[in-house]
Amino acid sequence: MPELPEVETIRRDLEPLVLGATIVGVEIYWPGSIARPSAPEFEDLITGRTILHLGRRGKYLIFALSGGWNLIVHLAMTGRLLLNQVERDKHTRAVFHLEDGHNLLFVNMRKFGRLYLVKDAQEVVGRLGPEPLEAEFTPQRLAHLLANRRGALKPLLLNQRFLAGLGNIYADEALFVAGLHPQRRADTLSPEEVGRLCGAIRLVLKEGLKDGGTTLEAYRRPNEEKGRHQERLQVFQRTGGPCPRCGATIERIVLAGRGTYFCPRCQR
DNA sequence: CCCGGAACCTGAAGGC
DNA sequence: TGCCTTCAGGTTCCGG
Repeated sequence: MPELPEVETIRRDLEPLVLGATIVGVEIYWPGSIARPSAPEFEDLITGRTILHLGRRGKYLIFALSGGWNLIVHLAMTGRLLLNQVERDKHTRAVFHLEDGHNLLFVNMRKFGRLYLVKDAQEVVGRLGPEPLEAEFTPQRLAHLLANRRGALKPLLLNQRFLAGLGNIYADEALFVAGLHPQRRADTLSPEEVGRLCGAIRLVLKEGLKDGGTTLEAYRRPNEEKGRHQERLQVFQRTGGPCPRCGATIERIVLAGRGTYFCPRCQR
């Protein structure tokens, strides 16, 4: 799914196009997409509201609406937000009609994505860890987060309460750039290694963002364009290929149920 | 609290 | 062709 760079790309694409637009109606084709309130209440409450701001926290998009409401969208693995002249297909779960005639489609093949309509956004995003691209995310902060964590690094990087925005792709890429083994016990990093990890996380997210995200399959920008970062991935889904740094063969293991790619020579 | 595994879904790809 | 298994970018819940 969209991880931080993909969600932020969507936010940047969408923001200038939907700011100030009023939602004049919504059609819900899969009510299970609505996390809260109930689908009928959702329809009722959102109709007539104007989009005042589009923000992001971790992998969540936050549409601030008039009247103090927030529409919060999580795309999960296969979610898309598409704008304009896009035909509804069998995976379209909801359509928002905007006053200017544009349609915003929520498309989600596997039905894991969710829409929330809440007054207080913190109800949904309040328990997330720090934003890795904000200035608050420093080696000191990361060292503090890692202290007393006895589990492996990789699953911890995927824990959104630990750090917001990393998913399977960028977690593996960050560990590769940092030269750290995904199974390395989190509380054993030296200060120098913590510094490398901090820099690596920020670097891979910025590079992904620069490329408009990574499209392996489902991810699309609001105009259906693909991302370009898949061409620059160093280890993710490159099993059997050469490590770009040392030439050793990239390996795949399963950690906490997730496919995990790394260079056995560079990552210790 | 911390951690790993199962569950939630649909579809594509590969083996037989 | 058809059936079966495996895998997929996420999150939450449950049990140890």
